[in-house]
Amino acid sequence: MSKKSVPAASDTETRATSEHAPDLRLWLRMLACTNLIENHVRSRLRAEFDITLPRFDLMSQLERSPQGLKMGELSKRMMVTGGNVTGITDQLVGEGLVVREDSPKDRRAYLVKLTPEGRRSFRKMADSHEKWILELFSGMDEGQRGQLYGLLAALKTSASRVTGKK
Amino acid sequence: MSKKSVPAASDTETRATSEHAPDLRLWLRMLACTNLIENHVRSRLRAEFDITLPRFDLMSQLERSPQGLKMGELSKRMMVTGGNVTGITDQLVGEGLVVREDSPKDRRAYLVKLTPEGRRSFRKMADSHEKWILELFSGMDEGQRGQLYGLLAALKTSASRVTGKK
DNA sequence: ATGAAAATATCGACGCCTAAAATATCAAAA
DNA sequence: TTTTGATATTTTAGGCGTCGATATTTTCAT
Repeated sequence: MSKKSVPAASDTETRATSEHAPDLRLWLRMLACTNLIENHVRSRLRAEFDITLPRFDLMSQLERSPQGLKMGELSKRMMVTGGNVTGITDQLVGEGLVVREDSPKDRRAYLVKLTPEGRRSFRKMADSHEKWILELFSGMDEGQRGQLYGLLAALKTSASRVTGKK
Repeated sequence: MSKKSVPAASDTETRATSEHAPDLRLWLRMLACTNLIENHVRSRLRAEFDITLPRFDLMSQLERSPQGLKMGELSKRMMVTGGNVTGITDQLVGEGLVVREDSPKDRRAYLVKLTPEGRRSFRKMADSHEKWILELFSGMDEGQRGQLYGLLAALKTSASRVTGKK
């Protein structure tokens, strides 16, 4: 059993690398997957519809809430800051895809809604978008995808306990 | 059994929402998890070490490659564009945490390396960083984490086939 | 050797994103 | 009421990120 001959990590120079905790590797892998997919989607949205991912994302939130959403709601759902939502909304308003309506209940707030053109435009893009996602996940079988879905629920719960955010 | 009174989705106005393909939901959940964790790490890095996530990330790549990395290598590993790496590197050079050395093999290229101070600084941050990740994943048991790790490998393979990127 | 094509990095313009401060409104207590 | 504190949004300053263009160097087929 010849052990003992391992480098022995000289006092000063210190061992090399890849002694990462498994959790760290797990996180880095997850991040890599997400970036891979996100970058792909971003570039296809740009190439085929000349739109940015954040704008698409905002429209997507609105499509699910036809009654309109307040800026703060959008901010929460998109997981970005309020100031950021202001900018993205400005752009979409300029393109006629979205409107800011005064909230009847609260004069501080707006209700942001898709315009008819915004709705039309979004539906066309959403079809393609969904196909791209399908394609990206198509190398996993049904069972794997189901498992992954469940594990991510567990991760969300675990992380939320730490971050405080629901 | 009074059914029948459900909205019945009039011809034009069109049904509501949540008729998303399971894969789309899976992707959105994954994205939510990643954003949750990434935002948390970003804000702790800022609060406790006054550094940005991209700078930390770049330093982390260099720490694993003591021989130095070319700008293009950094770009690939960080999954961002070359122009972006130029900017982040400039900042780190300005802070004395990193140096650009001329590549002996190729006069177009640099070898970016951590300075001794950069190395010191990174090690301190990396310890905390790893603890944060551990904590965020701590609500999952060993088996779950292992499963997730495996499934992400499958996803990476699946997505890579589409994106072309290795 | 030469000239075309590919690789390496930077730059400029623009949009996303954050944190912190400013503005305006609301709600509730003094 | 008027103050106080919380909520909703915008603004500002600065860093990150993309794309496309440029300059330099290398590579490789002629």
